[in-house]
Amino acid sequence: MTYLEVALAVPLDTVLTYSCPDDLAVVPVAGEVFSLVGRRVLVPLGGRQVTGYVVDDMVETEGELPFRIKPINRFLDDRAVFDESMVRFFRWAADYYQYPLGLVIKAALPGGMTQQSVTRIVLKASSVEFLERFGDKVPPWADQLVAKKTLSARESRKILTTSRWKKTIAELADSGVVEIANSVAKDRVSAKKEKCYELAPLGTNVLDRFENFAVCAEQIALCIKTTELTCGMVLKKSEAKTLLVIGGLANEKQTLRISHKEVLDLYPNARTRIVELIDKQLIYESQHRIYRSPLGEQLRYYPRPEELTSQQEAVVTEIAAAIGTTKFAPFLLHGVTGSGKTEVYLRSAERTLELGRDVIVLVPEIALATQLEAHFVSRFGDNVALLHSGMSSAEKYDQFFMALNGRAKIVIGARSAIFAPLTKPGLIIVDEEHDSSYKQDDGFCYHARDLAVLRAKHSDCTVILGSATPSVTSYYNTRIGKYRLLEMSKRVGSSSLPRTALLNLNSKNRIRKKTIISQELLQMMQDTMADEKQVILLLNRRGFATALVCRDCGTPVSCNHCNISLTYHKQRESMMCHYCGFTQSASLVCGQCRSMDLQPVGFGTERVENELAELLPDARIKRIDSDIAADRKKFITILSQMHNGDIDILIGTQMIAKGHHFPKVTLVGVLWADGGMSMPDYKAAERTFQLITQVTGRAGREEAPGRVLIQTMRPDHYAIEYAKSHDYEKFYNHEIELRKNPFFPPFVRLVLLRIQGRVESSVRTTCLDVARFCRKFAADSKNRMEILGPAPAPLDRVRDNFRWQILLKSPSPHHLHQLCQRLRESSRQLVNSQCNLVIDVDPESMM
DNA sequence: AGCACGCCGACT
DNA sequence: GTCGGCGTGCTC
Repeated sequence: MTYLEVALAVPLDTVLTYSCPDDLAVVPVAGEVFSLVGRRVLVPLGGRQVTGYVVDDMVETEGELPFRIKPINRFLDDRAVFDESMVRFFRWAADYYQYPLGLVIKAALPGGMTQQSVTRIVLKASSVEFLERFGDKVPPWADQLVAKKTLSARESRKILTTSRWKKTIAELADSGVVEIANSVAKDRVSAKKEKCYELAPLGTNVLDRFENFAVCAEQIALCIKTTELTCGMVLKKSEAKTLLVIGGLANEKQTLRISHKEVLDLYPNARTRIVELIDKQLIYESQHRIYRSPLGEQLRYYPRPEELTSQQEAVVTEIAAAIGTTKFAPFLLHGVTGSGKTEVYLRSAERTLELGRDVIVLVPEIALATQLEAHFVSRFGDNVALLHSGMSSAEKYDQFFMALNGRAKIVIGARSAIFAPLTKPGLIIVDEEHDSSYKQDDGFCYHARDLAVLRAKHSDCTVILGSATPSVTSYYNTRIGKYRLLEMSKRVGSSSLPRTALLNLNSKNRIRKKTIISQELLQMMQDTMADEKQVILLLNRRGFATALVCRDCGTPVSCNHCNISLTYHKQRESMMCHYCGFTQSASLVCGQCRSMDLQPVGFGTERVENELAELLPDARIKRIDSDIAADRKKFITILSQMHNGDIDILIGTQMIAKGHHFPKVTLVGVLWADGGMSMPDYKAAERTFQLITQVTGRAGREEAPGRVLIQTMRPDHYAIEYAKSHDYEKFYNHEIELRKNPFFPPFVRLVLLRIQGRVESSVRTTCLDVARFCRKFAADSKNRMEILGPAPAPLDRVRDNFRWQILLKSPSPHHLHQLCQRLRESSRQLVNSQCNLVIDVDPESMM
């Protein structure tokens, strides 16, 4: 008997042991010894069935067990979906981020692969008989049950967990009026198969005598004759024609398998003939897996440059040497925008593939394929698997399996691609390593960049963290010798860094009141357009206005579900919550005092667009923000219009600072540089510096010199000053001093404990209890630890959930880890059942 | 997470 | 006296 250690896709802190009946443990190749680790299984848990992942297998269990071992129900795939080396990685991640192992694995696999038993209420008796049972007190769900005979899984669950009806249903079930049906839903995604045909020996025999596969009467007659001679069969004309078509395709493509679709494209009536040919054993039918292509939009082709700059050369040499040693080697590649980091990545990847190892490339989360992806596809073609959020789950599933099967050697994707099932990674690249989208901030709160370094360590491979504006923590790691620093300070080609000017954004510099565009900026835009060049304007707020405020009582219109004011979207005539998506039509009445005098306050991209249209009526203006990006087609259109020079001014949020560069842009305007700095967040300055530097790098990347105008209300702020002078080093030195008083990362580690729930009082009391628990732990264990809070989160209500939080700070990650462990052990008693506790290790945002 | 079991307050 | 609330503990 084989026993399996199974991590379940439920929030359990331990793995459970199941037995594997011998008839299920079938070895795919006879005599081969193989492990069951990495197999997905369906197992019984309590009264239901859930998905689990085998993390260990053993022949015996140790001694008497205090529980009865149940057998697994079945395997969910015919092969493992991760290998043993990944188990170590998953275990580490689960431990570090204080998250159940099974849920870590669930997050690492493509979505839609978690099966669970579900119950449905099914009507068995006639509607009349059913309704008779209630008299005049018919339950609200009865109508639907009568109409559909079966209630949805969600609806059924709702009813079965409502005690009022639990008994009713039980009685109905006892008398056979309804049935409580249990079933396991299939995976939502599956492999796509294609029907294929290939010539059987008989068919080959016939067609070997052909050199010309033209489908004409003569050839068909010849085919019939040949078949009769070689096999003693008489074919119909249509059958002979089909055979010729298949033979022709096989000959033309030099492949054995011809897809059903290809045959029908050439000969629409072949369908029934094929069946006859199979009967006559002239051809075979087979199912062949195909992989759905994620390349929705055509990617541009980038040729391989012959020459590298001397800086690129030096960096590539150093990385290639590290790759050659097949040892863990972490690098931070600090290269200014336009210094050619992409080519460094590509050369490093080439080197890795030469050594027979695989490559993982992480990119920030953006809906579209980026230029980096296009470069990799240009260079490595079919070796590349793509995983980004704009793909359907079916596409992601196929790309995942391409990596697992070894068909793809390179995986490029956002955050979750760090779990790509490549068997022998030799290089991991994290592009724009400072980007905050690498951090997941709910559920499994992992940081993909940090896991990248860890996975590299586990697989003895090289890791490159690349950025023009490295995170303070990563740069610090080069200073203390944890990472090796590689610098590229010169741009490729003749382009130099843009000239940058600051503009104090006070009212006297604005053209008129209630506008955000200064006279200087307007003048520069006009000059740029006169030169037939393009302008990018950055404002990190979408919508028209940040709020509508009542002029009579001063109350802003706020979200019904969150404690935040609604953003006014003029174009859609609606008010929208940017945290929960709640939308209402633009109300013209103050909810507080019924006044009709509402005034838009604050600027969003939409308002800038409106204003510009007035100021520059002849300019071709477009806007890109997540409102637009939601419409993929529109987004692609705007990007290509920008490339073609059909747009003069592009206004956007930070998404225009990422991934794309436009050769004809010579002016970048940052409309409100300090906009993000009012946040109660120790990283606010760092983020501001990064954003300004990134968008500044968009100006003048080809031969035309670029100009940047930064409008700000805080022109003396160091983040803005150093972004202006393109001086990362100075920014870092300033910032790192500030992180010492009060202590913040990298000098201490942080853990954010967030308690959320619908009942404010229970959230508050739970949070107080948790804080008390933490303080007691710190005192008892004499651990060096600072506990800040409890306090309401900066956003204290989101989606009808009240949020309170506690911030733990300590120079010792070990002590924080211990506390989290204790917290999790006692969380049942500590945390009120109406609340939940989120442990965010190394939080990226305090919101 | 889901589910059962079990202990207390508001009704027949 | 029961019904039904949800706090507590377990799931191989």
